[in-house]
Amino acid sequence: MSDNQITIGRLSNSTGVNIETIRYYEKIGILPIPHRSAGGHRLYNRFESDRLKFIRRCRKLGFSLDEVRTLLRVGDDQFSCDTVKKITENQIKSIRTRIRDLRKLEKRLVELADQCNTNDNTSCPMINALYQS
Amino acid sequence: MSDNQITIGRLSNSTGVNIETIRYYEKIGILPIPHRSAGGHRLYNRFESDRLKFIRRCRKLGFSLDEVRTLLRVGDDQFSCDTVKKITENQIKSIRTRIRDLRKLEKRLVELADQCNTNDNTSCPMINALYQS
DNA sequence: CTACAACCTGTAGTAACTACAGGTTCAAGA
DNA sequence: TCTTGAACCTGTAGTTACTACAGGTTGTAG
Repeated sequence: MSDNQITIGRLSNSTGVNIETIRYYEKIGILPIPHRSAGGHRLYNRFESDRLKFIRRCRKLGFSLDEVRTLLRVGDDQFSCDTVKKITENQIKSIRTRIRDLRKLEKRLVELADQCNTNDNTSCPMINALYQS
Repeated sequence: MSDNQITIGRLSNSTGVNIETIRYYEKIGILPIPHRSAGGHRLYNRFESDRLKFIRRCRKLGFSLDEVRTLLRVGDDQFSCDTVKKITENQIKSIRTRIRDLRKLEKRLVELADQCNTNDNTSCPMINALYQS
């Protein structure tokens, strides 16, 4: 209604974040408590919208909500830039580990799939391999 | 007590699977219901132990419990070898996608971390980048 | 026979949402 | 002004794959 105030539905549309997720973020205290209309509907302004987008970007980069919480405190100037760098470097490390692990998995699965010779025998060589390996 | 019957604790030790996890697998029907001692303690034999190890190997390869359930039905000769191959190939595909996504993340995070010049300014360039990107 | 380790059941918690049910408010058209 | 229905509200339960209790029972070694 008034300038720059949007409902949760519009916020959801403009950010691509589910309404339930927005309410969930508020509940766990990662999004600020918004103003309400006379009837009790949530009304958001630019600040909250930016924060929501920030959260989503972080989530897409693989940060946990707990890490996002810390990053937000940095944005609110409660922590130093150092903290951000540390969190990010940890994140990079864990991503590299995950990539390595996934590559190993891939290799093993390709090996296993190769043993599957697509016949309709009652015994499957891949299953047998898994039972023994 | 009798030959080859072991308690849940021993099964847990020999497989490295948590006692609670073993009971959980039974509850969701992925492990068969074991015999019980007179007093009601679970007693496992070789068959169940092998099945548990199989489940764990599959989990380590990134299969979901639902997929493991299907693989087990194959082991029990209810489905053909084809099914196994299909599940495995899907698994390989999804792993490759995950690897690609993680590589992108890694790249972006390294870029962001580079903007962090580790000074104690109140404004952090990485956070600013995240708020705008 | 007594300790006490190992087991039992059942419930609740974890992460990060999603999906209802059952009720209220808002806004546009008649 | 009234009505209708979309959009909103709260609160609870479900998802995946476990893990962690609490409070009680059984097994076994000394």
